[in-house]
Amino acid sequence: MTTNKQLAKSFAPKQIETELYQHWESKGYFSPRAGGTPYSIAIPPPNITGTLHLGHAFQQTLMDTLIRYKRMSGFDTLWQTGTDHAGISTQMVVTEQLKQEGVSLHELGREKFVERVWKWREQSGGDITYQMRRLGTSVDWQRERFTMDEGFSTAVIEVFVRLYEEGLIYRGKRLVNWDPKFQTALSDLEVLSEPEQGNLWSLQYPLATEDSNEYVVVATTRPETMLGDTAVAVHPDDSRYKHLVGQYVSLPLANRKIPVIADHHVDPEFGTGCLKITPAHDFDDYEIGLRHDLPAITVIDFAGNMNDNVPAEFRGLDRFQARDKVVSTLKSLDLLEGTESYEVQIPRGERSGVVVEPLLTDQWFVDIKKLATPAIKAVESEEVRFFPKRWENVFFSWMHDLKDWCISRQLWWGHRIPAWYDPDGNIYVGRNESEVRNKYELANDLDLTQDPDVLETWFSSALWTFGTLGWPEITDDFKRYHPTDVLVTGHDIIFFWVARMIMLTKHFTNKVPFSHVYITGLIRDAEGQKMSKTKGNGIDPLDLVDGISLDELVSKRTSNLPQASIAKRIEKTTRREYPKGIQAYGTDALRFTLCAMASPSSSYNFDIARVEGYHYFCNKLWNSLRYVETNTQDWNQNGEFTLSTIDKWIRSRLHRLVQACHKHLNSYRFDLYAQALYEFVWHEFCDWYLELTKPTLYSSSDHEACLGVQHVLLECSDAILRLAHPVIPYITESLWKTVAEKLERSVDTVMLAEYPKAEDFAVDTQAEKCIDWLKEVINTVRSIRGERRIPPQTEVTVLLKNGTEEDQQLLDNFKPLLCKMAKISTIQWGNNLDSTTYGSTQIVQGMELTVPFLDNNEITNELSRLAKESNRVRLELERVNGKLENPNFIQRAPHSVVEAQQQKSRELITQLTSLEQQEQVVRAALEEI
RNA sequence: GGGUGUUUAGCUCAGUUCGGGAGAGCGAUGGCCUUACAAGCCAUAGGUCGUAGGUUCGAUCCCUACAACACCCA
Repeated sequence: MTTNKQLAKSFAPKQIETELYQHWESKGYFSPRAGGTPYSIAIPPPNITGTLHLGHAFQQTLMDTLIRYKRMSGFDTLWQTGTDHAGISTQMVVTEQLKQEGVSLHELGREKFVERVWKWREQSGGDITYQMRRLGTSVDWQRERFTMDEGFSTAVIEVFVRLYEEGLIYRGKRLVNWDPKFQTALSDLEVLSEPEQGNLWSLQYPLATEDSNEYVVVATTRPETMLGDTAVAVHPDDSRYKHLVGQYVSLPLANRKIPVIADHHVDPEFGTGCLKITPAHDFDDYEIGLRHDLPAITVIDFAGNMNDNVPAEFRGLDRFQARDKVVSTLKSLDLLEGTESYEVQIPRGERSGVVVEPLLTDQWFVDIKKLATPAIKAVESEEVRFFPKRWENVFFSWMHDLKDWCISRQLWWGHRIPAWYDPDGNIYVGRNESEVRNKYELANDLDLTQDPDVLETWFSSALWTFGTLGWPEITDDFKRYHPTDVLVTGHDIIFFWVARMIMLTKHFTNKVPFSHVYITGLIRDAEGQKMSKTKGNGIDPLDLVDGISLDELVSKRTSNLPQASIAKRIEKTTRREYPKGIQAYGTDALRFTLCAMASPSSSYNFDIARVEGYHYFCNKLWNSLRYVETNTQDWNQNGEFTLSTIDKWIRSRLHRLVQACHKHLNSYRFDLYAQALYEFVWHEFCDWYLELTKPTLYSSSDHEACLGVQHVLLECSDAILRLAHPVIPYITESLWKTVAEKLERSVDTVMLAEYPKAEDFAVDTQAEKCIDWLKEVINTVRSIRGERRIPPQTEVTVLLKNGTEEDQQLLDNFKPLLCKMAKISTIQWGNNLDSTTYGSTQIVQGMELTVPFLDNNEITNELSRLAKESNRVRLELERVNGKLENPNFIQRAPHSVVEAQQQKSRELITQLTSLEQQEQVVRAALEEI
């Protein structure tokens, strides 16, 4: 005998969440469990310097929903978790910390610095995992990996060495995005271009021909780079300049002669149609330079200062000072033709915020084109499928226009490039120094120094799905869980991550990394703005879970801003948008919201009112279980029972719900899954079934019927909780315990209970028809009551005319329910009912349903209602008849459609006739008064 | 400049391989503390489905053009 723990009056998420999660984790429920078909997901590893934002919570909720669903469906599930070492961000954070302590990077030295980063990681790595635990993510913590871990690093080095041996990695001097603050190359992803206000200067370059006063005018937004110009280009078909091609101009300030060349890249419409070419400091110019074999003169150094290739007076100036000086000098020489204000796309380092400089440097590259073909094929053949499918196009468009991939970074934190140089600069690549010496048969006393650079973070994360499973060893885990089943991520990293994963995984394992890619949309704020730290409109998912006061929210959003000036604006909008701060809605409400948002759309505006709504939904669910709990106290598992029509009905509806859940989860329609649950729980189970059980449970003497209801109540509750568990794990777990106890379930947790199958619940179309009838009759009475403002406590009489035998049977069957649900005192049945009884009449299921007037005032109101109603019906009838009178429609439309319209027409005619009759009757009544 | 997506009720969004005249939640309004739930119950109102054409018996849905917004690439 168990003591009866009564459920609390309302749902209090905070109390249950932490406790339940700890229980699950300590019991090892998140780990794979040997049996069953493998199903695996590798989490996109969050960056260790960050905290999870709403987008992470979104993706993780969807992954968790899938994993929990599959786990309950008997799959052997592995959700691989871990974090990414995030080279540049981490180095930045730790460098900043050291700076606060007054220690410079170079004083400390590389080795000590790396030690320091590891130490920092140990301390701060917990933020993300804490957030994940609060969100209920059922990842296998025992297998948590970090991209810098020894095992994973082995995979990274292995991949580098093999690619090098295959000739797919090379070292070369190329133009790359250079961050002058961190002094490293950056990937395209780490560079953000935003329009900024700048100037477009027009410069005169005199022709170098003697005795000529002719000059060309070039337009530029970056005049300081003119010191590195090596040509002026015009369009080959541009008649204005044809005669100049092949001649030379004299480059002012630098006093060099540079050629005028013709290239199709030049847009004759832009500016004067003359383009200055600086191959060493512009990507387009670099390409042009290669085509025309131009020299590339670097004039800016790693720190962003002018170097020794420029005239003495410019040397050592920073880029922007040099710009001013170039402009003023040219002006004084009368070579500045004009200055106009101009909006320019300025590329800035994502982390540093400084303007990125294209620079020629020695870097390591992957010859990526050779890896692309199998990856493209994998998607074409649907070995990898995108959901929604349209994202394939984004993938293809990038894959068909690939540039070699710069993988080296001038940082200390990251996987160090396994390449060594001898004093002559020869390169030796191998897994470690001794392997290099053996492999290349180098003398033991030959001095070797390792390349100081590290690999970019995307290079290592591209190996995530197989590197975490023990590769390069072919482990049992690798064989069992790879390829993974689905990758859930945002569309912003299709190029940078998804595509590279497919390429490298395919190359090294001959398998794809995942069969499906589910691309989520982007969550924006309520106004449709992208959430970002600088806009101060981001939301910490835990603030929605635990709540936060307005003041705390403001201070959270306005601290650590790059520009203090925007703080005021952020404070203002925050105070307007969240006047009371954010309430504690609990994890389940947040998760349900995120799930319900996940339609195939590419962006969603976050509306906190939805979280509140789904929080109420959780409470509704909670209370429905309280009802079930209190009304099944005396339930006896072994008693004989009978099922009524309502019991059969809800089981039939449940059948359809189970079907829908499976369908939607398997097609990644999380929104429809959430909607189906919501609709069923609230509007079928609570609104109808629970209400319909009350007469039986409260006042029936039919013991077997009572037992039947109790049986179905428990059965439905059990099924609902299991169906909803993947999305709202906490509330379902705590409620399920009370149900499971009664049902004497052998498993300890709903997470490991079997996911319902549709065939567990019989479809009963007859019962569905009956309950539809019942609901319609009730709704009709309620509607009449509502319109006539009849107070809920007032019971009414109902007259039913023109019913069939079937209707009569249904009425006999459901009379008590009908009376209870619609507050009816008596129901009169028959076709010979007193026709002088005045009341409002509506047609329901072919019957005439009348609620007599309670007093004379109602009659006038009724007359106007009838007029309105018959007008509406008349209009609709006209529409339908218009269709039916069209011979083309009768001839060409499918029979079923024509029949449906004919049926509709008949119904409308009946309705209209009845309405007109009523109008007469009511009019007569009015005269009698 | 090229590409993709979006435009449906006051707000946030659905609208399901094939076209048969539109739904939900929130909000609003009116009435109710009815013994699971006022975080609730009952009812009501609201839309020229961005604009203009075309295909069709019939278009929110298919086609074309345009507009606004968003994102990606250059």
